[in-house]
Amino acid sequence: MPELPEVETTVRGLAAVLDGRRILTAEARRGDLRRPFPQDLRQRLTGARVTGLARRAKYGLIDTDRGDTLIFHLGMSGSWRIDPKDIGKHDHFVIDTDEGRRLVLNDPRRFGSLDLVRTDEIGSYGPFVAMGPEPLGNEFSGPYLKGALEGRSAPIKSLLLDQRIVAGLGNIYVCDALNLAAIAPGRAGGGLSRSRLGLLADSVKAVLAEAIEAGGSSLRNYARPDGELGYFSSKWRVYGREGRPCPRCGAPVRRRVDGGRSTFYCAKCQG
DNA sequence: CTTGTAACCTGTCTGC
DNA sequence: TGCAGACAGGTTACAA
Repeated sequence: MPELPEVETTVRGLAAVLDGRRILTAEARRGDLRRPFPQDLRQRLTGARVTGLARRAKYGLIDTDRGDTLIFHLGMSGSWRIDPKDIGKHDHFVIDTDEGRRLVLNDPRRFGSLDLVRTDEIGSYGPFVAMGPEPLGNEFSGPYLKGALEGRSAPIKSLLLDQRIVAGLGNIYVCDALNLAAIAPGRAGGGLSRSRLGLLADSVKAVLAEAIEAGGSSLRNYARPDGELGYFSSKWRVYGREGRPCPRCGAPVRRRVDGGRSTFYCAKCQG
């Protein structure tokens, strides 16, 4: 379930094993995921030392001492595993380190991606070009949202999912943030008041921070016992909780499908 | 430009 | 037990 908190937890887990290590081998077990892998992936990674890891929106970034950055996206079903017992058919990329640790990228649905770009050209990496601010950063705020949503008639839910407006939110945390802020998912973004948008920005930050905290505190080295990174049990407010009580008012949580995507909300306090 | 829909691909779960 | 159908966290191309 990779949204921003899951990617953050994954990156921290990878860092524990990879940061400062030399890559002995980097093997792609197929030629592509959503996009083709770089053809010189193995050559550019073999023997390189990892100098740092970071996250941008839902992308993980792995810098090397050769001036390259390996950029991964987990799509809908991707995950990294540490030292798995064996390699399965959905294990697409394998890194072995100089400490004898093995990292494996698994992605059954193959909606993920793996790219390698020059670190000093990271800003021109396609997906990053038009990307909006980080939701946990200072730039993302009520006033920012007011400006970004000016004149927009689309539902606030779909605007929050637009990575050009704010980068890193997905279906789960958008549903939860709208519930915490008591805003109806279908409200036109441009029609929300300054104070509502301030509350919304704070709510987005709160649900993300809480999920990252849950990911960090519930897992040793951010990995499950089987070595899978980034997947943890977080207590979602409304997502996946149809029929259960709304945490604000106790009314049953409802599910609605728009555009083939589930929206969970409380009809009473998000009316 | 904005908005909404379909498609990408595989696995899992539910109900008959 | 088998099988059809619904559903899944993201992104992007395309139509209107």
